[in-house]
Amino acid sequence: MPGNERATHVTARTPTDAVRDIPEATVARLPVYLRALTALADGGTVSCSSEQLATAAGVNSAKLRKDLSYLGSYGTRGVGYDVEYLRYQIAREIGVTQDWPVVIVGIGNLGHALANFSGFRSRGFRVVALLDADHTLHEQQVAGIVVRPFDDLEQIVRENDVAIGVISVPAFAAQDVADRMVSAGISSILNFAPIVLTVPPGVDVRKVDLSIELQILAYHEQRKAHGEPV
Amino acid sequence: MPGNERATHVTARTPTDAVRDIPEATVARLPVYLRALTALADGGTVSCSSEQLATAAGVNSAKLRKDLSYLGSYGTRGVGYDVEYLRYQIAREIGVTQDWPVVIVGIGNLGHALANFSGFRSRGFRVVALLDADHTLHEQQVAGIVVRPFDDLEQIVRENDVAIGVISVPAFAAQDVADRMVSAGISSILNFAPIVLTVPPGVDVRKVDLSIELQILAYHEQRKAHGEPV
DNA sequence: TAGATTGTTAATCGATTAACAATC
DNA sequence: TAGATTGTTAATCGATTAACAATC
Repeated sequence: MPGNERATHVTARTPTDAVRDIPEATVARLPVYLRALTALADGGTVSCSSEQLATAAGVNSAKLRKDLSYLGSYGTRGVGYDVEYLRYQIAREIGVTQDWPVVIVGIGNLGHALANFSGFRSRGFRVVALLDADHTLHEQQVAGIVVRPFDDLEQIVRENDVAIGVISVPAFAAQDVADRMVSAGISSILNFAPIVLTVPPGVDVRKVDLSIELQILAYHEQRKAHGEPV
Repeated sequence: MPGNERATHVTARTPTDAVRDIPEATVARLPVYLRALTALADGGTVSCSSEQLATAAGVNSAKLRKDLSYLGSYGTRGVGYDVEYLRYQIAREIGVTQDWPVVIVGIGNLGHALANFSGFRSRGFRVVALLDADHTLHEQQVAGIVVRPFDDLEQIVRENDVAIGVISVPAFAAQDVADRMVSAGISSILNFAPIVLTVPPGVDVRKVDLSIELQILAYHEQRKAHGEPV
């Protein structure tokens, strides 16, 4: 973002900490590779070259090999990569081989869509609760899950060991929700509200902002109309 | 985020083309500045320093001033920026002072949420049509707009001069929708389907991918659990 | 062995940041 | 004039890419 210019990750490490440091740009592409490998595996492909995988992921092969080199040497020179083996190694590196309980706060149109989103479950993310401050929504079922009061947040985080929260409330309410999430123990937030959230160090925020994406497209579209198109 | 590692913009320019070239990372932040300026203006602030604006936008002031310098000199040394004037200059640069007709294809849960999204209208984006291949949805109204058959795409694009399309169909249908959009004359696509789209040169695609955002958060969350948190 | 393809190096490119001269 | 703050420079940092030695 760019793209990622999206989130700040200030994570100090002790000198003895042996965890490899993977560049942020690479981290953002690993899920893309994972998806491409899953598609290849589903299509019956057992082995692939960096060129094949790069094409499927929409990047060039030099970048792909450089990215994979941060994880280790999981390929075979002259041969390529075992699809299933590489898929597992990337999944393990990202952390999606484990279960990630998630809460969604704000069950409006977007919250509905998120709750019904099938990509959650298939990637190790499990929606443990849907919360909304509007009591007229409580007891209603969305995607098979009962909507509960926002005030249940702390209890739910504690009981389910929730680390990731999704914010889909209106902009004016988002900072309050973030504050409550952080004090409840959540340390990763996916924010759909069009506002800059302030969080303490150690808490990661990523934002998804429809309006910004459209404006970036508009900027380039405007240029096409004036300058010479490609 | 990153960045904005998200979209590729291959736009060749002739040497005589006087259009300033703004770095992609800067383009991605202009909408954030625009929003911050609108918030300041709404709060009654008439003038602000780069430090103030940077804080509101969640960046540091050096970056902000560098970004603004690509647009021109719209501040006053020793004084700061006129909020309304700078707001207008950025809006003009992005292109949101003009009207952008948009079509949304795929009126499921997400399409519903997008159609109802208030940030569209307020930023110069006007939803001219909601399309879906499922005929049981046709004639239904969503956000006050009647859902029409996907086959009406070409006619709608032609009649409304649509340049921007939003794809919120399932992954398996997304490439077909993109192909139809491109051949109908759309040259900017915002894609919510979890798939890598292939488009001809000159067409911009930006993707919004919930599953990838969550996986990036999971990666960092996993690290916090092992290494030393900040 | 010959052909293929990885993993790594080094060059290039673009983005960020601090510092400060320009100037209100 | 003195203080404040922009716009720009230059250094640094991180990401991308091409090329190729390593090696299957």
